[in-house]
Amino acid sequence: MSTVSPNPPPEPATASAGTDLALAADLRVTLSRATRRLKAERGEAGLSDPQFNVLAILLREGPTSPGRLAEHERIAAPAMTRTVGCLADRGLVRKDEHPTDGRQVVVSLTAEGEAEVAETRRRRDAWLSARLAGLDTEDRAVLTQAAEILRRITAS
Amino acid sequence: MSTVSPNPPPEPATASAGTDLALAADLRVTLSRATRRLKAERGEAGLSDPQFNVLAILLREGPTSPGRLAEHERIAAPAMTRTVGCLADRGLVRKDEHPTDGRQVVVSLTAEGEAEVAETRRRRDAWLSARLAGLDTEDRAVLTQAAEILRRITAS
DNA sequence: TATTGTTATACTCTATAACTATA
DNA sequence: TATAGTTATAGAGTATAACAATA
Repeated sequence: MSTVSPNPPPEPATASAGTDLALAADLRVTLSRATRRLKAERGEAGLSDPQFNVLAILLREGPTSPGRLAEHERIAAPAMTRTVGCLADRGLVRKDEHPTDGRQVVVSLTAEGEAEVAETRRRRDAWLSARLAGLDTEDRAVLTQAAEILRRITAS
Repeated sequence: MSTVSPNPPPEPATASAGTDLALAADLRVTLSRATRRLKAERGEAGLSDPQFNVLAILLREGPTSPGRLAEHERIAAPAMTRTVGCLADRGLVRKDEHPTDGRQVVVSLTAEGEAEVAETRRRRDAWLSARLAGLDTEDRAVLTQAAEILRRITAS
């Protein structure tokens, strides 16, 4: 086990304040850099982040309306109208009438769209797992735990 | 609505072969989500990511040319011209003549620009450290090590 | 009247190509 | 000729406001 770098002696109760802030700054920079590098790995279509995100939502949650997509991404409806239009033009999504509500539009993934998501994820996972393969068991265990912790605090 | 078979959620990594790929997928999603949440915390000026990044580079590396900034951010020079122009209009950076090379422009942070970076970082660190404060010592140690590991593999 | 989606308009960020000024 | 920066033009993404169609 790599050493858990025992906390320096001082400051019993209030130590966490300064420590948290230093770790926060360190984590902030590191997470940002890692994410940026990861997103540089893209699929064939070379989709933008917003475009890819829409495909990913559709794959995860199934067909839905532009309004729901906009809400999910916390952007205004007209922006999603354009993004969905772009994806439809490229054949990555399909727009159909809602069966019962004439106002709504149902956006769904095409086979091409699904393949694009899979390809992009495959590349990103490949890049990351190639680097994880260079780590020892201990380090991988740390990252596994870290992912769980980050998931927890990000959910709040 | 008959959904298009949404993907099952990523399985938590277990200790066996093929773990790298599972951990990679898990980390990828987690890092992305954490970073997105962090960047939602912004300073007074409400700068965009590219704008803020320029200020951060200038603070870290000192005055430099638009060309260097563009290279650093891996964007084309004209895009940086506009971003720097925007920041100059808002008084966050200053553009001066290069002392010896008449072609070059020297971009540097103003006091306002420096304050904006500090304010944004303060908010992001505050958000993150507030969540770190809710963790036990062991979890914080894990994140400390994880930051070091991520920094190492991202540098490659 | 409320909801859903679109169109109209404007601003930012990005790119490539062409141009100016300097080295 | 090469380099640094800008301007011109175009496409994507974002926003707000106004509109059309439907519930």
